[in-house]
Amino acid sequence: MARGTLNRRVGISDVAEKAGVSLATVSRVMNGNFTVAADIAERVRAVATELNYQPNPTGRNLARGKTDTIGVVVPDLGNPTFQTVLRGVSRAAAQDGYRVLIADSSEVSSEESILAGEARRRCDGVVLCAPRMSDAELAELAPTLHPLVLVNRTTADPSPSLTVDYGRGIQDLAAHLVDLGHTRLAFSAGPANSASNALRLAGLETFMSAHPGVELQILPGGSTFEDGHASADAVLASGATGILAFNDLTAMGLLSALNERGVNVPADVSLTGFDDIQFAAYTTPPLTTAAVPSMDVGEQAWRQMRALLNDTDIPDPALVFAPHIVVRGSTGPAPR
Amino acid sequence: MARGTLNRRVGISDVAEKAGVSLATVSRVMNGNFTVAADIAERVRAVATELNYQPNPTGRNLARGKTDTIGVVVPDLGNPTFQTVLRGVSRAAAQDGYRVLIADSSEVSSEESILAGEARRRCDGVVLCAPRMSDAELAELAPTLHPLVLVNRTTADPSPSLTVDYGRGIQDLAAHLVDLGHTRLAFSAGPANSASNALRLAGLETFMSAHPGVELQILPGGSTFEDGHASADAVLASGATGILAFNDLTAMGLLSALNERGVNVPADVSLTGFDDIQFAAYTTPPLTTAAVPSMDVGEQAWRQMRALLNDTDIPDPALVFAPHIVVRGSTGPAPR
DNA sequence: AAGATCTGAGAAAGCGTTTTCTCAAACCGT
DNA sequence: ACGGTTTGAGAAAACGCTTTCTCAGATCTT
Repeated sequence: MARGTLNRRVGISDVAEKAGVSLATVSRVMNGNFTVAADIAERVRAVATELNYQPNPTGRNLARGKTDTIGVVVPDLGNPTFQTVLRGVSRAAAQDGYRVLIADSSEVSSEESILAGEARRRCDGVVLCAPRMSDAELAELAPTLHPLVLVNRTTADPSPSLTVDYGRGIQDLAAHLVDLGHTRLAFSAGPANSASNALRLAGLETFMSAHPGVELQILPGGSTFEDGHASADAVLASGATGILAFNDLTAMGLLSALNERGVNVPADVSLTGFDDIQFAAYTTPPLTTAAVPSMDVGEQAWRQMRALLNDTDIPDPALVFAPHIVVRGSTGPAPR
Repeated sequence: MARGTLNRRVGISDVAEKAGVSLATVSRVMNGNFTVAADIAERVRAVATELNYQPNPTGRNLARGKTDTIGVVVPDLGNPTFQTVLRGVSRAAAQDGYRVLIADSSEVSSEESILAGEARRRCDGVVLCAPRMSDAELAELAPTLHPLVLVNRTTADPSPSLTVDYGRGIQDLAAHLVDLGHTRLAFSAGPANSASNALRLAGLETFMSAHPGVELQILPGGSTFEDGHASADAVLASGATGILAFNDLTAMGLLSALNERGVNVPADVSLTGFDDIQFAAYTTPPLTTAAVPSMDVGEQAWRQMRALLNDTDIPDPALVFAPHIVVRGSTGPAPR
């Protein structure tokens, strides 16, 4: 009884009836259409608030052919970088009355396409962060996802993209180490299929050709704290004194492993991270890293998406963000 | 031209027409309704894949009166704890084919009600994390949000809730410090309007009445890294040797400020955090803290929500998670 | 003051599905 | 072979809005 009585949400027709107008008029009033006489509009509004009428979004969505929602697909909600991007997108989108549907592919890249497609169908557009997806798959997927904004990826598809110049960043970090006198460097690499890792490797390659006196070893690594921790022995075995970690997470893992082994950072070896996640400033020693403005990336991703949705001109369809290095305590002069 | 030609997505009627059947039959096939003859079903399926037909979710949502989406409202997407809860919810929900819409109230608690209501309208249910909302507001809001699952809050509303026994956790931490010989404790408190802070305070109160010989000062604090950092002077001025920080973030901020001041942790003062966020294990010294299984909280929140949605029995409508303390290097014997 | 132009609001046609009705054809028992 | 069940699929009615179409009445024209 209680159930049947309370329920059945108040709909537009209830308002129309009670206000003595047609559905169309209620709709017009609710949508701020000014072709309704002021007094009628007022009456409708009064009834609407009295009945606490809230338009059913699903109905609206269907009628308007849009959902005021965008999908954000991330490889891992546990990754601080994507968390920050997501946060940036979410806040910026919220400013414009849009909501965000998240799709966490759990690093299972085979899921990414499916998730992205599903998100696209449910939403007005998709912001895609798919660092592990192959170029081929991305090329095939992208055209089916419009409106689409790519984060840290580019492809032949004309969708706007936001990218970080990882190559530049890693070079700056390497230069910083070399400036400190390090001549034996090691890069604890990221996952093999990571697009941003490829960018770093390319950057290092150009760096090395410009610095013949410097030696660089590429060591297998990963992207997580644990990967960094596990790479400690290989890093030490390399004999390098300047260590470039794939990102802050691996740098932190490595740092902790080095601490455990009694290796002093930065006295014995210097260590750099990448991303400048929130916690990088609070390790001991604090991490020298290349700061990626992930929040901005997220925010701009929304800007681009908004332009796409309104089909306004996209000022710059390929925004690239330059990381800037922040020097903290984890790097110091090379030991003699 | 190109535009007009490509677009207009393939709908159920295209499939119906091409397969020579009615819309209803296509719908039945797509939904696995077995009242369709095998050969027809096969033909429909073939046409569907040929045309790459994917049902429009908005249409389905309207017809079915559900969206297969739940909303998660969090106070701040930048907060590691909520990130983890969100992740837990998202993954668990994804397993069951549900998606997650996020609503970040940006710590503006006046927005929370509105966001939550909006999320509820767009989704089939809401998981609400609203640590700062007043009890009164929550009591008023909760009944309008069903199906609702509350995280770290309870109210008269019969919605299931997942709570963490912060009172127990802080007592365990305090006991740990006392066991180490600390008799002068300080609690760097959380935000005044934080529900979980109140729980901690209550826990401390019962702890104190059971430990007459121990002295405890309550210091104003906050919930962020910066708050912790800023509280350093007050903490030192208190003369306490055992410091209970509101959470890991403030503990980390405090730790870093203590380092800056040359105060040795744990030789000079012992410090505890709360939550056991991912990074707590990697500070120097690593943080002694009370581990909150946030991922589980998220996962169980989904379980409860699922039960609500299927209106299955809710085994236990008020799950309380006991934090377990993990002792690391930030706590040690009281200095003599 | 008669025709032309505006205005404002109702009627009705979508939006893309699902699901209830309906009903012909196939099947059953006797 | 004939009424009584099943079965299977189409027609049509939701679902809750927005928006186009329409058209009566009010407002201008000259």
